Amino acid sequence: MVGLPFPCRAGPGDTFSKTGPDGRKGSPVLGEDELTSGRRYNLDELGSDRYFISSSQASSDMASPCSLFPYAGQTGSVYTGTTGSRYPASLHYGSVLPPAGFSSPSVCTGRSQFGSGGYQFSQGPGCLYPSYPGTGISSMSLPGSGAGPRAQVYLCNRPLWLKFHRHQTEMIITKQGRRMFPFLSFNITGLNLTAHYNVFVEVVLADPNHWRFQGGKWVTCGKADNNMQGNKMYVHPESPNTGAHWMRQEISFGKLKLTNNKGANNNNTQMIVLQSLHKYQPRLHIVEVTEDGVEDMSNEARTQTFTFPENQFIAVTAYQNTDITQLKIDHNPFAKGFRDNYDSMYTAPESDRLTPSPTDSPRSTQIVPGARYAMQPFFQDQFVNNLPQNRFYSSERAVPQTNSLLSPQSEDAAAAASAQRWFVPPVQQPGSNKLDLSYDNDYSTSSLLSYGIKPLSLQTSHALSYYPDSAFASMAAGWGTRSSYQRKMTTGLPWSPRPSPPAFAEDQLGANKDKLPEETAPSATGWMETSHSLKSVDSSDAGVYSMVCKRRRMSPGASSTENSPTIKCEDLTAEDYNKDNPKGTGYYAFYTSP
DNA sequence: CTTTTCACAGTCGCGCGGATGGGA
DNA sequence: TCCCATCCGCGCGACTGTGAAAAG
Repeated sequence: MVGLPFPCRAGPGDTFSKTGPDGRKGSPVLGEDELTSGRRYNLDELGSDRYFISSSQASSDMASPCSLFPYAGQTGSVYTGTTGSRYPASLHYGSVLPPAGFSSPSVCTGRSQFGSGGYQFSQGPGCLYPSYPGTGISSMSLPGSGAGPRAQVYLCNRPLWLKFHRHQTEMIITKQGRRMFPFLSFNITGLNLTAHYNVFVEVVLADPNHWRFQGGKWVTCGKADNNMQGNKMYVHPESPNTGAHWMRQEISFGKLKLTNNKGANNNNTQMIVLQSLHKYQPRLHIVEVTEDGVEDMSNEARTQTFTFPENQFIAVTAYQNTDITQLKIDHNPFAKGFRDNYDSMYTAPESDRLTPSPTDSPRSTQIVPGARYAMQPFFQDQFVNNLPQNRFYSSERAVPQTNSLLSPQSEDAAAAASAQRWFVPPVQQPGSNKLDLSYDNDYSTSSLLSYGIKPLSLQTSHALSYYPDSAFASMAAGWGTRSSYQRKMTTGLPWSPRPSPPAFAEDQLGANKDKLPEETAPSATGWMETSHSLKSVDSSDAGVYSMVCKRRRMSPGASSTENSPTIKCEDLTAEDYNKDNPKGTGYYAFYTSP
């Protein structure tokens, strides 16, 4: 079978579930691809820092991305095994994928995620991220591929992902299947308007390790189980569809479910089978197909893969890190019922809640605590947290830096920095303010407000199927804004980024501009701070921390306030989110990965 | 001891059915 | 009076994290 008979809408995952990539075996071809994937990871894992890099640094950094980072591989790399890139992007330089490189599910069936060989960590000197956001590169063409313009993918709810990623995201898996939160949501540009594409998500092991939560942090614990069976892919229900369709609206995978039920792959196409305490990396695949959904194998460049490092997560059957739990409760609308004690937890005077932290970074002192309130509480509440102002503040504070895998400062700053490096699609029409999302062009006017305020008018139900009456809530929950926003869009510009709201931007613009210097801080700083933070907790009272961290909600004053970097971190975080949201850009990371 | 499973309570969206109002 | 569209309330089900019990 050459074609890939993606089912249309109904039962989109059938094909994959039946012939899914269970137990993929390694192959030399794919092995090389693995290598590239791994490299990508090295860069990606530090993605947050990458965003932190100023534009001027970007180019040099990209030249030798690995040198930027003190470590490579294990904790962060996308472990693709020997066949992780079963859908190698056509952007892979020198891809050796055969013409049928994009393996049909049937072909992939039986392959082992780990293969028989050793794990390949991609730590090569090469770099597969020419589209580094800071460079402003919009797309790239595969040499010799003859393919059209490359697609670009934006991670719509990236700030939220970063928030979780900062603490090492955990995703609950159950036998019945559990939805992801945050869920994957993308905006795609650069597709052929009339061509047909299948869009699907694959979840692959991020590394070959088994993880466990110990001493308040995640540590490796032996090797991962390499015999995991089950469906690893989720085809978007609207596949196949035209490029215009995919670009017209946000592509959300909110109904994607994660399960540890190995038998789920046979009867439930909505679920991806994962293994608890393993780290995974979701990947978005866009495959050009014929109108009937059959993959066109004539050109390997028709397959594109996008990986966002902030989407990495560890599958768990029960939450380990209470910071993650709190974030889920704070942001997931379905967990609203667990927020009831939140107010009481944080209604204490601020002086009681804030504890000076010796780990405060110098950088964070640049933030004026009051600024965040002066800026735009509206945005924070409605778009970022959907929480009362004081709760948002408390929530941020509740993030103990000592428990972070990544530095909040660097992460948030990275998000902010990335937001500034808006990618302006080449198709953008000059003079169209609707498309004017670049920073220099008052990107603050690209506020999400307009998208949120507009009532939903979905022609398709995949996006924002929940909270149709509350776009703000959906924003906070990770549901995209495209649906509401698209209503304002001109039909002639399905690929257009956000329109510019008529008002509401003045204050934000000013506030954002004030923070520009921060966003150009060196990335290395953020990383080193992170390492320091981790070390501090490790060397000190990890045991105590663990106790405090677990079930933190039962003792709200413990970890959150005592271990947190307190006001500086809080303000910084909030500021960064303020910077993200008013621009709207914060919700759209840009990656073009091989 | 760690990990998984299950029942539970709370929230919210959706669908259904009844009530209401306007037009033919 | 009848028909149709709209609005509103109710109940069901999906969804969440919690916490205890079970399993390994």
